[in-house]
Amino acid sequence: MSPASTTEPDLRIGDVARRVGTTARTIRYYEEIGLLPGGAGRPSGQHRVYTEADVERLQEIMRLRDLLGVSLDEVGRLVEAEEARALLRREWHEDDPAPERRREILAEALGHIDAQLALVHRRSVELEALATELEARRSKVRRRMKEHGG
Amino acid sequence: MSPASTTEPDLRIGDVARRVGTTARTIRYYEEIGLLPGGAGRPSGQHRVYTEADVERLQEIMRLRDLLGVSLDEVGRLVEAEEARALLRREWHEDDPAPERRREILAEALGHIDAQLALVHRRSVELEALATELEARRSKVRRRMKEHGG
DNA sequence: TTGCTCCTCACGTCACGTGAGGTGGC
DNA sequence: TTGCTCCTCACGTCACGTGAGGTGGC
Repeated sequence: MSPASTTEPDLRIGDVARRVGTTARTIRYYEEIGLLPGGAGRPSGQHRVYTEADVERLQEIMRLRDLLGVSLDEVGRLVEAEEARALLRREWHEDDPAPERRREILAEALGHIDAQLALVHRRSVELEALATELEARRSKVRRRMKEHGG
Repeated sequence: MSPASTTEPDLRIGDVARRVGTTARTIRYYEEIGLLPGGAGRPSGQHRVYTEADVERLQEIMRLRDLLGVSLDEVGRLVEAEEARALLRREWHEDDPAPERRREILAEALGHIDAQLALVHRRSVELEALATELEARRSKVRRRMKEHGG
């Protein structure tokens, strides 16, 4: 609620891990394989520092990993596509591109989003089917409990 | 549609793998860790044979693995709980258990089902949230495409 | 100064992938 | 008899877990 202060406090790896529900080891591993920035300028042995933006990126990575069930390599491609879209938005606003280029940008963005949505919808349908089955079984058991004086 | 013939044709590991969308290696691995029966009576080097029941069990294993995102150890516990329920159903019908025992059986079954449903519902909510976000982004892009003569 | 968290190897584990080399059924 | 699928090691890989031993900031 307070206005953003001029300097954000830096976070340490343990803080980040606790906040997103993972381990320091996982964060270091994601840095190692290039999923997280990793601060190229950090001397070996020095402590890692993170910002709120890093926390959000990590949360997005973990969400895609858990919900879509894809490899970290694929997750990397998905978040890179996200950042490509962000870059394109900037190009859109700052460079005032030609109409043809505008259509290109939009078509590419739409392609990325549709591909992700296809993944999400397929899983969603499967999950709902499983939920329906389980609920039917539960109803059956409950009916029996009433019959037999639960 | 034809009546079940007296002898079902046995399936080989490649047939099973193709039908459920996995590999022979995975099936052998599941046998190794005890997720699939494995035919204790099979001499080493002999071909493995499977039935339709095995195909269904494997499909259920893969469904739980993919949709719930749990370890194979946990998947094993879930399918064992399923089989325990099947056994209890038999006890129910054949042994005509005492009312107290009946309540025990039902309470245990309900616990297992509720635990699975909790997992399924949490994932379902998260997936829906992701779907909603993606759909909002898609709408935004589509609106722009119309504005700029897509 | 004392804990606590952080650091870097480095080996272990889970869930398979991937050949190497060989045997058995349409 | 010729392919094709199957078999058993066994090493490789991905995504981390888990100490071992040491250094740095409230």
